[in-house]
Amino acid sequence: MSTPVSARSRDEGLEVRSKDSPRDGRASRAEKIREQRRRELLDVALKVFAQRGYHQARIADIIDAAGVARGTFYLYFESKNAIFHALLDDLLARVRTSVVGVSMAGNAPPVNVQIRQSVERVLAAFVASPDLTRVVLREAVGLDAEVDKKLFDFYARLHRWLADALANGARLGLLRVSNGDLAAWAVLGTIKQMVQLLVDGPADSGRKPTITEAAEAILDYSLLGLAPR
Amino acid sequence: MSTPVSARSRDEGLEVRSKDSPRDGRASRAEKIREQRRRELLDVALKVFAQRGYHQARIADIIDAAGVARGTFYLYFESKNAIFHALLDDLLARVRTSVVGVSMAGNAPPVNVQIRQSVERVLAAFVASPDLTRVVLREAVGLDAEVDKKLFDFYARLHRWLADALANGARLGLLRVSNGDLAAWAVLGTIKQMVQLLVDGPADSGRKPTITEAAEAILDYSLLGLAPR
Amino acid sequence: MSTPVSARSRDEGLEVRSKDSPRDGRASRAEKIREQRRRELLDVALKVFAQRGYHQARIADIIDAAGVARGTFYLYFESKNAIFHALLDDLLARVRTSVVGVSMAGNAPPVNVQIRQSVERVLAAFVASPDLTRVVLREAVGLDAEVDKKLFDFYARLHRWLADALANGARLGLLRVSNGDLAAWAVLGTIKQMVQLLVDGPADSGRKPTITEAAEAILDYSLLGLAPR
Amino acid sequence: MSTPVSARSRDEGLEVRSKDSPRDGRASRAEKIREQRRRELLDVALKVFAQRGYHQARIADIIDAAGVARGTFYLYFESKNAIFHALLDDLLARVRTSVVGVSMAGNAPPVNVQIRQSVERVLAAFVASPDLTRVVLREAVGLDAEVDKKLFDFYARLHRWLADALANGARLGLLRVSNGDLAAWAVLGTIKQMVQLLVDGPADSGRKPTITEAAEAILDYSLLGLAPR
DNA sequence: AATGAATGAGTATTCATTCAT
DNA sequence: GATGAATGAATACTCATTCAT
Repeated sequence: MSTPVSARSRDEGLEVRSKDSPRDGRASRAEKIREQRRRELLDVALKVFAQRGYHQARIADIIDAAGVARGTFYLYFESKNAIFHALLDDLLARVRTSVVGVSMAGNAPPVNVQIRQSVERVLAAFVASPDLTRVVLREAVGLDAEVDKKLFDFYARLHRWLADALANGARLGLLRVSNGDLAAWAVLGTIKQMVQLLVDGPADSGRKPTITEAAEAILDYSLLGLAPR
Repeated sequence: MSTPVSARSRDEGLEVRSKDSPRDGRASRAEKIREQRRRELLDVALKVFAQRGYHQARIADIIDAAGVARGTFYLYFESKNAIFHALLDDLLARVRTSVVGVSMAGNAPPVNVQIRQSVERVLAAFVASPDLTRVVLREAVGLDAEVDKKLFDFYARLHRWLADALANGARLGLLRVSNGDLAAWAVLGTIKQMVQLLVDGPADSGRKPTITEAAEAILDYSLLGLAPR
Repeated sequence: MSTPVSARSRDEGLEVRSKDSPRDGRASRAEKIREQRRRELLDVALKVFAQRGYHQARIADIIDAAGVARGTFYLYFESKNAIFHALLDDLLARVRTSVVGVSMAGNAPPVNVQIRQSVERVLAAFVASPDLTRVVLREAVGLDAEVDKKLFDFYARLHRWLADALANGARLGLLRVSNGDLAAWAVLGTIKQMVQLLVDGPADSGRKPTITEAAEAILDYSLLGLAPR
Repeated sequence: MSTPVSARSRDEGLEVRSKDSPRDGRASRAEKIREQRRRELLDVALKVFAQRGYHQARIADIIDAAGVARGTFYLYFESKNAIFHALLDDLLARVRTSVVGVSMAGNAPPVNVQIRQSVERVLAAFVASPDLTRVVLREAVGLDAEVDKKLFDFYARLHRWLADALANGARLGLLRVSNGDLAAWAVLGTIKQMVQLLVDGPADSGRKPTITEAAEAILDYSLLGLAPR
């Protein structure tokens, strides 16, 4: 009555509450069921996208796997594209949430520990859903303009975060002053590569690193460099 | 490849010289023309892929822009997929060629200079065709299994090269001994990010670096790290 | 029809009074509410059909505009087609009612006056609901076999009425004897055109005639013809 | 090369002749074949539309009946709608051509004869393709805005022609001066009804009139009226 | 070699109708 | 009676590829 709405209305903005539908138990349960279905569809779609790729994936694959009727899919998502966007948003939001600044509070852990935790948190946010990460990394680039913009903004945000962290570190004398922007891109490149390693495994048949190892490698490489000290 | 042949035969291996076509002037000219057309189609296809993306690109776009008939396209390339592969192969081959080892010969430049030149050569190989690099970077991932394998092998090769270089450096006492494999991936991630920066520009509206700056950043970051020395 | 029943039962013929629903106030009120809703739906559907055309009109348009749930619609009408039929029946019934014969009673107005009134009544019956007339005229033809038959019968009836009137007129010496059937069709064509003019306005940007003018034109043209007398 | 073009290009305007394709026999024959196919498709589509109605007709019906592949249909017509438009245009053009003014030349037939011929020509233009006329009459109204406009303009044109003819007749003293516009609409209504009679037959099981009878009835009714003279 | 007309497999989306609550 | 989530049949259109000329 109030919440379950066609996928179409997702952009309609204000939801008007109908006069005789208080948020009673029935509505609330319906809402819960709706959310479950939505999740189920997202999960199934992720599997399908992971297996066949976005372009090869057919709506039929998704609804067959989910065991719902064709129309039901469109009750929850506007289009094939929309469900991909939902998946993408899920991942990006999760990663964004995992990105936090360094606290200078007295009771905060030492800076270097905070940094390590921060990096681990970001990696973990990706690795928590390896399939999703793989799909987003493989299928999202160049899919459509909107997806491009989301990724662009997402990376720009990460870059900003890194550049700020570098600038702060330099101010505190913890880091060498370098071309901060380029260095931030370099760090980002390292992180992206480690994420790929974590979800895909290495190209050669080597061992897939753990999150801790990957974070360690990032910090070791970024901070100390490869030259002997 | 001498006599103009259908695209079908590209995998036929040995080219048998037809008995009544001596490598005379006529045949040679035909061959030249054929090669020109092929290039023309590749160039045009690159533009189309760059503009519309692989999936949005239609054969009609390519032949219209090239001014040839539909059937002619298939005389030169087996399929839409095949012309993409040709483009991909072009880029990968060019980059592969640019990757050379460090020479220990007495008359060779100092090692650090050689390394810098090597990195610059690789970046230059990508940047020489920014459109092609962009297309391959954006469209190739997840396109089909064969493309995936090519990229996988390509990156594995680069990784191997870097890992070997790192191992050599360590042996010579020029580099810290670290987890060589992971470190090589880290360097590769940095390089990939710099290539993207070079062909796409930075996410924020900053300045696009030059090849020299990018190479400088890679080496500075990789060798010295961000921590003060 | 007393107790509110599903749309399904509209053809069930005899309505059996359920044993425990005496025609008490409650039932009667329910009936009234039901009738109101039905009208509301008809009115809304008319607007929707007028605006978007039958084929473009979606049930969603109707229930949204009416503010009822999907299922409710089907409580009142069997199908989208059925509500159109109801609308069509409304108009045809109203027009049929407006068609009356000429009275020969002594106290009746003169025949020519009666005829004029008759024509005006028919025109008025259409013009009373210009939207409905427009919808029926535009959408009904070729919609389905049943609609076709209704229109066919309706026009056949009008034609019969006109043919009889012509025959009577001829018998009374009031009219020239002509090919009565064809002449009746001719009159009918004139009337239909005037109805269209009355609800749609003329093709050129001329003035829309009044009912009186239209009736006048029909009679003048039909009776006197265009040749000088 | 020059003429056979995708349906898409029908509005591209100027056809540029490719440098090495003189209008030789091959091109000319291809053009002829193309025209034949187009006609075949039009004929088949007409049958399908006549049998099932526009909305019930599926592209599959047309291509099955025509024995061509799906894609071939779209080589000749942009869409289902487009082929209907082509059919509509055919009929309207034919009828428009049949409408000619009255000649005042000395050697011209008497005016009344010319008028009768004119009316007969119009009727004949419709009746020459009863199926097409039926389809256009039944399916075109309210189909889409463009169709509406075409019909609107078509009837406006016919009305103008009639109104002019009436005005001329009045000036020459051949006709009563009346409300010319309304009278022209009345005549048009009569003609439309007769056309319907000619292609559909009368509602009652009477005899379908011949063109001559229909034209006779129109003139008799329009000129002399039904009142005794 | 070149052409371009013909082919037909492939699929996302709509919306009238149903029925469990 | 009322609701609205679920259903699934139905179909126009695209475009890579083929092949007769």
